[in-house]
Amino acid sequence: MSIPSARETFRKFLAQKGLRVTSQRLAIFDAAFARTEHFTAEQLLDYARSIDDSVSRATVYRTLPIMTKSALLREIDIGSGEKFYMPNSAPNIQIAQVVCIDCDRIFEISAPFMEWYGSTVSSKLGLSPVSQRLQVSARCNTLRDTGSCPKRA
Amino acid sequence: MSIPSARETFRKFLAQKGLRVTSQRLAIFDAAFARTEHFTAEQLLDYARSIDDSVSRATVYRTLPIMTKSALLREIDIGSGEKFYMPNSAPNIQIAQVVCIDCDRIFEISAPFMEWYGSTVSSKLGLSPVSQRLQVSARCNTLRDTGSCPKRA
DNA sequence: CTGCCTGCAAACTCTTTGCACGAAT
DNA sequence: ATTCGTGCAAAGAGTTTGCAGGCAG
Repeated sequence: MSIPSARETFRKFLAQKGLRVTSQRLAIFDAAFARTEHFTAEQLLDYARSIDDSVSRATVYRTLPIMTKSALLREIDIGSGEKFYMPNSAPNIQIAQVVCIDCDRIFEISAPFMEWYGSTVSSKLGLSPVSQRLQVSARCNTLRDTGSCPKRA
Repeated sequence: MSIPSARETFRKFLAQKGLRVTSQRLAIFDAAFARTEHFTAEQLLDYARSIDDSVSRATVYRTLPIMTKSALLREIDIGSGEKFYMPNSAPNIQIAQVVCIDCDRIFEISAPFMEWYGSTVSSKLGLSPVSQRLQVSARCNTLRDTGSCPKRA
């Protein structure tokens, strides 16, 4: 979960798939794993360039699917046009996303019941669940009551 | 729930909002409500043009938000770039989407517990849920076992 | 050396928007 | 008569891709 060992996971994943370990891929990886908040592809490009300024937008977009498929990154689509990403420290946990309409923040919260739900729903259709996500849009109670949002920066 | 009464709902909604009843809006409405499967904006344009060939893409895109806000249409975003729509026969029911990775179909299934889940998850963050969706990606059991998908056309 | 990876820029997809005309109220 | 709604085409945002050269294995 520390950066070195996750990076090692990434190297192994690349080797295993017959993919090459390049300085750009490593820079993108390091940039992503230095983040604690959600980020977009464009932001990741900025971060990665501050490590290795030869990184291009195309390579970021080509590397993102590699990282999401290896479960190193979690992809979050809140239907706003652009996708968000997040280092995946615990790949097996079921997580729900709560998007605050007031401050546009994305909160993630463990939702262990979701797995059962997905299985139940799928089996009624003769399907086996691969992944599931619960996405909630919500408003800030504090903002409603006091007129200001404590979560807002 | 038959087409005439839903259409009446649409007329009333337009009148109520001070929006004009135009032949294009009615054509788009009729086209949408003649469908039993999910459709995209582009498909809706085709359908609507077969009723009134003066309908433009722009008007479809301008009418869709009107219909989704009036709860006549349900919008479904499975993160595939384009959004899907569906006539909303029972606006108050909580529905989960199950997307089959094998045949790309979208199944919808009643998920009455979802509302409680959304509330539970939100309240932990001091938020009030506005809407929630549960989306499951799944694979077809029959395809896995027999090599062909019965749901596929 | 081989061929996967790269940056660049153009292309692509879906959706939104500015404009002047036309139709609903 | 107003003014909202329309079609057209261009613009926009985010992402993908073709190409020629570069670097990992």
